[in-house]
Amino acid sequence: MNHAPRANTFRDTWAGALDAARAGTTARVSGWVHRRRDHGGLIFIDLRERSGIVQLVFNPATAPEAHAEAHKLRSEDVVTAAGAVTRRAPENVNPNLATGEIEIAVTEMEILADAETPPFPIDEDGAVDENLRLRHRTLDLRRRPMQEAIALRHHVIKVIRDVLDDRDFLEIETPFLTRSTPEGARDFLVPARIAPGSFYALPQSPQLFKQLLMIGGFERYYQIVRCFRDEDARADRLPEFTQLDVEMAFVEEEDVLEAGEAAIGAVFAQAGLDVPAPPWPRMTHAEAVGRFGSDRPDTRFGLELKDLGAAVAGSEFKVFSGALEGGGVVRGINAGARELTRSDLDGLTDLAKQHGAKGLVWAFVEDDGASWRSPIAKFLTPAEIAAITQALQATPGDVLFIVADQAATAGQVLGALRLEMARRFDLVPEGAHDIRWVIQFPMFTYKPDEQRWDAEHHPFTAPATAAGKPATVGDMDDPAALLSRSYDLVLDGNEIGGGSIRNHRIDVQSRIFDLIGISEDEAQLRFGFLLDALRYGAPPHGGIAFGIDRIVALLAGRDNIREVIAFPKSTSGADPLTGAPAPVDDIQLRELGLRLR
RNA sequence: GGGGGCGUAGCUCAGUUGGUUAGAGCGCCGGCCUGUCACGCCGGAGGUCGCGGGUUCGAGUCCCGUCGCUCCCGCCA
Repeated sequence: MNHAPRANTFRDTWAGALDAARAGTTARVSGWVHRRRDHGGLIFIDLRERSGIVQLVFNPATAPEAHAEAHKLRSEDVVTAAGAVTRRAPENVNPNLATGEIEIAVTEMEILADAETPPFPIDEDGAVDENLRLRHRTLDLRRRPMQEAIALRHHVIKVIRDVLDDRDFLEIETPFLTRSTPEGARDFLVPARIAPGSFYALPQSPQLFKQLLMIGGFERYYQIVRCFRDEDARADRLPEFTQLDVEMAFVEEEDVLEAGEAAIGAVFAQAGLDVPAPPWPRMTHAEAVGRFGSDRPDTRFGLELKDLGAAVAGSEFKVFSGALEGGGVVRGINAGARELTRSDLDGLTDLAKQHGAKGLVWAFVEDDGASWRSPIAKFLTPAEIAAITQALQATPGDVLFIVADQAATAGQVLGALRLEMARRFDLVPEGAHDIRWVIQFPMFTYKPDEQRWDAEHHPFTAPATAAGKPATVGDMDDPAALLSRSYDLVLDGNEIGGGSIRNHRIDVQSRIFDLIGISEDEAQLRFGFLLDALRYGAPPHGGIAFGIDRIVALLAGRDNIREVIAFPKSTSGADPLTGAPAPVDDIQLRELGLRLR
């Protein structure tokens, strides 16, 4: 970025852009007092603004008035100062400062605003209670990590816009006050004054609108857009977040993936992230879940899941036999030779239970390579132990974890255990990154509680046959067997984007509603505007959305997305800065037709 | 909705088996200091130990409740 200096009353240069080339000229700089060093005679002030820091020198012998004024300066006072840009003597050069070869010998200085003593240090990057930071976000934003994160965020978005603009995408806005769409999350609702008892919904994503834009003939759309979901927060999830939303007409999977790779690949290249250039590898959902126990696998280390069904077939051990007879699986991982205490193992068992397991089998392979130290060793035959040991390619000292359960639970538990072991034992090589697509998700998942099928992605996703080919209505009789024409982008085990080819044929779309238990009348009521549009000639289309907050956080090396959002909510969904959410006046409630408490 | 962690000076933290007046570093205030850049030296102020209750001769420390923050499960792509 080129910050061209622009002359104005308060500043004729960016302080951090000053260099030896300016020596001998005069400059006016304005900013905040970063640090002061008062020597009684000379006073040094580190002046800070967005571009960086420059040292001001106040000399009582040459500029007594300015020097006297400088005595009053304290941290975070706002000042403007003018003086000669002076090359420092060699012994006074500060190599830690970009402007360390020069300083400004101030002859004229004005305090533009006093500052109270900040509640936490602005000149250090150290940890500060996050709630305090959020309450004083203006001060927190002045600190270097936030300045860098917010600037990075800008550059990421600019790269995306440049790439998509080059490819003839148009950025088009879609409504925030809209109708609830079935993304699956809880909607934020906005009461409608014009229709008491009715509500707008804030969009969980612009999904239907971008499809309408395709049908409306725009063919290539994108938007950097805020989305809203009224669900509990996480480190990588807040009730409002920003995504890059993309949709394309007359395309198939390859075209969308290629466009996504172009945009996000350019971001990675610009940020210097060490990942291979596109095209990026692909892995089917079935393989990801089978090998890594996750639909967003971290493939940077081993500990892959193995099926042990054959090894324990016919076992007398009820935990195993019971799972297999109940249609479940017995699967395990070899965690390698690790030191684990009994309390470590209890903790890992708790972790397994937290993810839905009834229990966790652990076993250490003894020195003979053929027997185990394990609570369940006595329930297994030597042949079964040998078979499991062999299936997991285990050698003496290795610790094995085995889960017997329904396939989904066993996978999830072992997947979580795998990540926990990687975290505890630093199994991810330093600096290693992995980027890949996960494709062909199941089209539907069964919801046992509601005894019905539901869309895995969302109901506008196009179905595919078990072979991965586009499905027609005739292929759609067995929901369990259907895959979808969907794809997620996964970076180091984090889902950073996802999308699908949509249904442009109304017969397929109607059949999906039918399969997930939405009646024709209900479909017409809720998404009639989409169904109507599909009747007037919809092009084949598909798209994708990327999580901007997550991408920026990963690139910035931050462990939660609040660190890359200027004004984030806390995990409770509250905003410590403004105090939102907050009660409103009775008058406002009455205008909205809402009942008073 | 559930589970874990945290809450002591403005900030970051220490505080032993419950025991005298709750400490440190940084910051802040005052003094001295003309080449520092995490300036230095001397002195000083600063505490509802998140809040409420309980046990006890005595609670920062133990118990119960509650609030806030945070991580995770549920939920959510």
